[in-house]
Amino acid sequence: MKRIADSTVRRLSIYLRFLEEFEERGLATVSSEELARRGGTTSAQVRKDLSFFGSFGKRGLGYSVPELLTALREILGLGREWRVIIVGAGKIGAALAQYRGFRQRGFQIIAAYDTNPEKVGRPLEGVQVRDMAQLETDIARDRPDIAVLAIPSDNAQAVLDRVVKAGIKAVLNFAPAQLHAPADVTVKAVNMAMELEGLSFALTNRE
Amino acid sequence: MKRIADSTVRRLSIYLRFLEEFEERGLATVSSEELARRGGTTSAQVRKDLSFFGSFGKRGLGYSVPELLTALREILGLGREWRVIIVGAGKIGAALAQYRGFRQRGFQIIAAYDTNPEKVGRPLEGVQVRDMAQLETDIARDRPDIAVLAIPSDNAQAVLDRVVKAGIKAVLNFAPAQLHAPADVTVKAVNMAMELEGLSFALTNRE
DNA sequence: TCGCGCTTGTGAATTCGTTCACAAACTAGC
DNA sequence: GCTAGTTTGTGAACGAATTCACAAGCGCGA
Repeated sequence: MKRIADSTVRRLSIYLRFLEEFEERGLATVSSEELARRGGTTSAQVRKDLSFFGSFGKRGLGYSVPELLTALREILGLGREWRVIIVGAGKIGAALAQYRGFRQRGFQIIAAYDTNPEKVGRPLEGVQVRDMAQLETDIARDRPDIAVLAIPSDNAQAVLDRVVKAGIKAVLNFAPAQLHAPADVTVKAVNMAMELEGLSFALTNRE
Repeated sequence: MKRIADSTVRRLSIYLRFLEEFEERGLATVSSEELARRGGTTSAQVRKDLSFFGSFGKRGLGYSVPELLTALREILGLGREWRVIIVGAGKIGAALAQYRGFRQRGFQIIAAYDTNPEKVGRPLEGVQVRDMAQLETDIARDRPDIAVLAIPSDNAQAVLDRVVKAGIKAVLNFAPAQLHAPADVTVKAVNMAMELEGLSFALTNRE
């Protein structure tokens, strides 16, 4: 398959969100123009994005909302449940554990991990907190698909190495550190500090 | 000034982090090659990124760590304190309020806001929670530079409109919604759901 | 002081992503 | 069935970002 740009996938996520909204409102069809307006892009961009995966629309009419919804869910791999573990049961880990958006889209949190003995054993927002020492054996047994790292930067790389070695192929990193992984492992980062610095830059360098 | 790409600014943030680390370790100089290796990019990219802002290196030698640190902080506008308000005192707002990275880099959280009367008045991680109804008058008085939105998607656009109208020019949005603002307002988004869907896509479409 | 090894800074070339523009395909009305 | 009015799908043009490649500058040792 032709390599798909990251920016394209991100936009597909955005379109998906609008389509869910349109479906709720009972709309039958939607045009690329409409999707573009809501998503802050152009109609040509919307059509090009979708064209990488097939022809989903009808000329003169637009896209069927339920059909495009199904297609996008299929493309994004949301037709199944993904098993997620959260590593780090601090404030960020807790905020993630209770986040409803996870479950809604098929991301099932199966466990959280921490080194702190006070936290281990207790539930965190309905999720069982386990000892970090069990990480490898648990991964071998439970076969989670995705690991979310909500730990301090210092040991983020070390923990990434551990989950990768245990067989995890997808990681979402909340630590403000640049992590390195083998090519067959996808690592996405959510870096608040970086976004804030981007705002600082924008505020400073306005013409 | 020539328009600087967003990707460039993000990389500057990454370089800054490494330089801080290098300074701690007492290293005097660093080469573009070294920065590139750690940052997962190429040396040419590093040099080009920096060249937009001036010549900071010495040929044959590399970059002076303290000099480049100062230059990057200057470029990113981190030479001053930025005043930040957090809108939404839920789990995410709380996680943000206690996040040390903010303070460390000169982002000072001056207040949090919520509509829930149970939360208003109480401190949240050392930050005062105020009534959302005061938002406009407080902004006029306290003149915060940045608003962080940690609220549900449904009213994210409405709250954005309010802070923009009150004079805020930089917003960090944690709600999984596509927000629209005037051109002179910079909105950055941290969208967990989108990142997860990116992982789902990567796991699904591996060749 | 000269030459060698190293590293920057930057035009040029290239790659990648977005926008343009239009033929093709569809609906609806007559 | 024909025409007018839409909207898709997609090559081609464009623009932006990355990579290449090399001259210029610096330090060091002879």
